[in-house]
Amino acid sequence: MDKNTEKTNITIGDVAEALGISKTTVSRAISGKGRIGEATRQRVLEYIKENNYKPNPMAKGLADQKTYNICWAVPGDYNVYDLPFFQRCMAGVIEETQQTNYDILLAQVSENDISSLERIVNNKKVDGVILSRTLVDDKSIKFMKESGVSFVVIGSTQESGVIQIDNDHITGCREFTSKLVEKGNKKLALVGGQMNHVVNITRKNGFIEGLKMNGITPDPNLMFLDNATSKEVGDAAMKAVKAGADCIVCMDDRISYNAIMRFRKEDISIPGVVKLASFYNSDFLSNNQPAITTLQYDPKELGIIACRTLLKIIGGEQVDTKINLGYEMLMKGSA
Amino acid sequence: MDKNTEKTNITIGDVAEALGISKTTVSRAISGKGRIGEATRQRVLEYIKENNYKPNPMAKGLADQKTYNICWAVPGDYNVYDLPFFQRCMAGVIEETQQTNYDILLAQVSENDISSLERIVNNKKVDGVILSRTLVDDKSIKFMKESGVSFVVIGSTQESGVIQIDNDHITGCREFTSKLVEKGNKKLALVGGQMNHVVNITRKNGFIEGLKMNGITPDPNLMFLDNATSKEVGDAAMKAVKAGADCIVCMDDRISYNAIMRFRKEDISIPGVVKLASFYNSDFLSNNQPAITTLQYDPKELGIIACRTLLKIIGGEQVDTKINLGYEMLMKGSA
DNA sequence: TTGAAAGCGCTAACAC
DNA sequence: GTGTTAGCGCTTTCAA
Repeated sequence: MDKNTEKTNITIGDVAEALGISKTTVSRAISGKGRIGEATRQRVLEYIKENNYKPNPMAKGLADQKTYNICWAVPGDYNVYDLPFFQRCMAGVIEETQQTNYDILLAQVSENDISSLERIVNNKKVDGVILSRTLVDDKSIKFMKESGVSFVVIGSTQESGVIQIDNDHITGCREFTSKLVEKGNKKLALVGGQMNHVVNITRKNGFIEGLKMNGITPDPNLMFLDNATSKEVGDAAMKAVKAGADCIVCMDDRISYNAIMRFRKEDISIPGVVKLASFYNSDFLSNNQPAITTLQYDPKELGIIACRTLLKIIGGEQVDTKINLGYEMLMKGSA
Repeated sequence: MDKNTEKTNITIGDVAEALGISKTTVSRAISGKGRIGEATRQRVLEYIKENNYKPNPMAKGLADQKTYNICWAVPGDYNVYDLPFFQRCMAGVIEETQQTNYDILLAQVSENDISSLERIVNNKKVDGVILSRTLVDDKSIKFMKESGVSFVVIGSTQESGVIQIDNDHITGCREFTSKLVEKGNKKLALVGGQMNHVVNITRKNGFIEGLKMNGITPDPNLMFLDNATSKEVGDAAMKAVKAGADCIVCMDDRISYNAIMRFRKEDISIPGVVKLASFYNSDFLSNNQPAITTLQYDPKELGIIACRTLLKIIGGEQVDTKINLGYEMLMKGSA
């Protein structure tokens, strides 16, 4: 067929007509379902290849009652949404969907605005949802549970019956803290972000457990939590130094970054004046001077596993409620 | 109706039956198209509100021959894809789609792998595409032109007939460079990223024009281009210093960051030993010490305008081929 | 092994 | 102003 007369949208009807067979047969050849003669099936497959047939997802979706889309819900909060962590997670989700028929629809959810998610789910644009983080008293989770649409969360939650993919933060933070104590740090301070994030609560608990394991009584005056802005983080880091901390544990990459920047400004040397370690680190800190001692997690893997798990659920498979991924301790120059 | 007996999927057919009218009438009440009695329309609207009717996008899409999705194509290259720039752009696109019926489907394109984009477009999952950056000899653009599917690009391209949303980099970089010269810098060096990015070529040209405007002959020995890794950038920055540059102009935030980190390592003070300015800056540099003098663009606005423009095209409106957005010069302590 | 026909939920001529 | 009907492209009984 001439390029210029080529139909842009050839349907199974066209294929059927051209081959003098029925639409049903064409459908069977394509889907592989139902019985069909090998010869016929080859003829169809060949024809659709040559004539560049592409299935119409709307029609298939309508017939199947499926969208072949999943939703990736990213945080919309100004101080979170462009963290490398979420980008890496997303890259994992993208990579995983590539192996399947599924594509990814984007939603943006903040603590108090989940309208974007609601719209996508209510409009039945997706077969399932991945929530990229969990909050305390999480509206997105509540909404998803009510919706009846399949979903998984990256992170942990108290809500019952929610499929969770998370790293083992409690164990990781406990052991990491313990290790820092073993290395001779006596007064460990903790500087953290917003406590409405479940992960931050877990990290705090892991930190406390790590201290106790080593016979150290956690000192509330050395724990600076719930810091939202970079100024708050910087101030908290300064207070920790003034309180005599010999090592500051930062809850994540943003906290570390803000603390480091503030110390630079105030001419406080790491690890000279105070040591510094992080409960998570991203590339943009990895070529810091000195290198940051960190407890490392693989965000991309989270995305991959979350996506794979969600697709299993959609496919009707049974999955574990809680999937735990590992971590790695990287001891560098900073602590 | 009792909560527990509530149908999860009520259709216009159900509504029609319940109200003793035809599906057409229900459709008209919902869409607002066609003539319909005010009383009837109110009845329908009220009923669907109470019974929580949600349209099925597959069915509507099939009938309309539309998907009500657009594709946001993000870079897949390891050293680019988590730059804050693209996140901010994406936030703009999300914000803009919120006002419409459209949702966003994700694709990831690298210089040599556009399979994700191809799949989404070939499978007709979207009505249009936004390419988030442009390359020299861009496969995505070529593919999109051939596909016949509507698309816009963020950035500029030589390809004919492509709708481009971009900042006026050439003017911006020229004036910014000129300003740096006026401030007394005599030997300006340029350190840049990969030259297969159109924007980097433009910035280089703007830099050169800015020098010429001030009677300075551009010195090839002070231009360090095509640096891919952070090490290459760092090395380039060091060479610039050794070559006697008094001010280093970095092509973007990643370059600036890498250069700053390297200087810190080598104990080269900014602006003491060498000054530093950036052709783009993101938040993660904004609380650097000293603050970075920069030519600023608004990525979110790019996303918003790109999305709005694409939707106009999809809606059959005529739009300008080239849409230019502005910039801002922020003179800070670093240069 | 293959086909006819109904149906997924919605839209849009075309009647009345 | 409202209803009838056909149709969007695909899947899936049910027959043959």
